Amino acid sequence: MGSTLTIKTPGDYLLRRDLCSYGYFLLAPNLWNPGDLSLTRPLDLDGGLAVFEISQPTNNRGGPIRALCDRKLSRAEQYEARALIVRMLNLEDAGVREFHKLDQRWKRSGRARLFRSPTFFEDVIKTVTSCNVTWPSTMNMNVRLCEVVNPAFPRASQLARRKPATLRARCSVGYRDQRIVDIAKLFVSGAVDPAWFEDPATPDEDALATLLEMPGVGPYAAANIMQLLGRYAHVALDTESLRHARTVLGWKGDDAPLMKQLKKHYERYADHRFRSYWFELWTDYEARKGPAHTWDPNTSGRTFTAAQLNKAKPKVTKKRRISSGTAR
DNA sequence: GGTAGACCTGGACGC
DNA sequence: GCGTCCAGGTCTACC
Repeated sequence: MGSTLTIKTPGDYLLRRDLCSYGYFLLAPNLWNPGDLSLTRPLDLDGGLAVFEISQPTNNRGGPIRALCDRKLSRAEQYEARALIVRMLNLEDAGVREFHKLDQRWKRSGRARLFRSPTFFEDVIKTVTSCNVTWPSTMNMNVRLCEVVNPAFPRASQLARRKPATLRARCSVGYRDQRIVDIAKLFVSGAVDPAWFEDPATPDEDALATLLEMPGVGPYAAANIMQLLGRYAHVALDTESLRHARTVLGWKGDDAPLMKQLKKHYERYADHRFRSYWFELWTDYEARKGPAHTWDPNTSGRTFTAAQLNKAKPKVTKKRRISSGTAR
């Protein structure tokens, strides 16, 4: 019989809303089960692989999280697993109230928290696999990294000793092969220190500048990793942002001026601008595909391609002029 | 500082 | 079923 962890949540926390808030919940080794509103997720603990089923049995805001494990955990492993799950679910997000004060559009729904990975390293690699590629390919890369290297997601030490050609051939990561290995080596050598990035005392600008020095990390990827660190003052602008500007905000013009306009547009949300931007996109996705907690990772969760999204544009009304994008 | 082209994969589309 | 086109962000070379 396995161990069961019970994790207290903040009074506003709602698993089906707050876990299904960012596309990474659809990426391996996460497996969202829309039927019973639970997440199956293997974790790489000190004592070995452990598979968890994470749910919120009360299905109400503020209800405790239950994490059923497929094996008995030592006390140290329980502590370790708890910390990883808290990070994934963003349970320690201290900015929710401030965000709702700044952007009251999301106060009623309670949207504020963004799902992320149990480790900073996984967030970085997932971001690299999402660059210059369509969403289904990102999904495939993550599935294969887990199949080939580690079912609970590759550790930095594992990727650092892989040959780039192996990752390319077996994980379909393409030209990202060398970059992924190089990033992993930076983590292993200590040149990249996750604790430094996670430390709130580290200035945003320092964190951003250091991210931009990583191979394969440009302006979009760096801004995205920043939000995964809980630093929401930068908007990760990409082609989805342009589509959002044109189809939802109703703007016109060439790419470059639209990008500048977007950047300026979200300045009003100050330290929470990514959240405001993202929930506009996410609301649009849900208008197209239904609530995110109903998405199946094998069917509807794979359909976030530009071609698909351009097919069925939601009506732009004066009242509700928000959103579009890929499921990142 | 700005721009063009290469880098890969897989979905969409035309035949 | 096959071939071709295209989307996607980063990096490098060049002006």
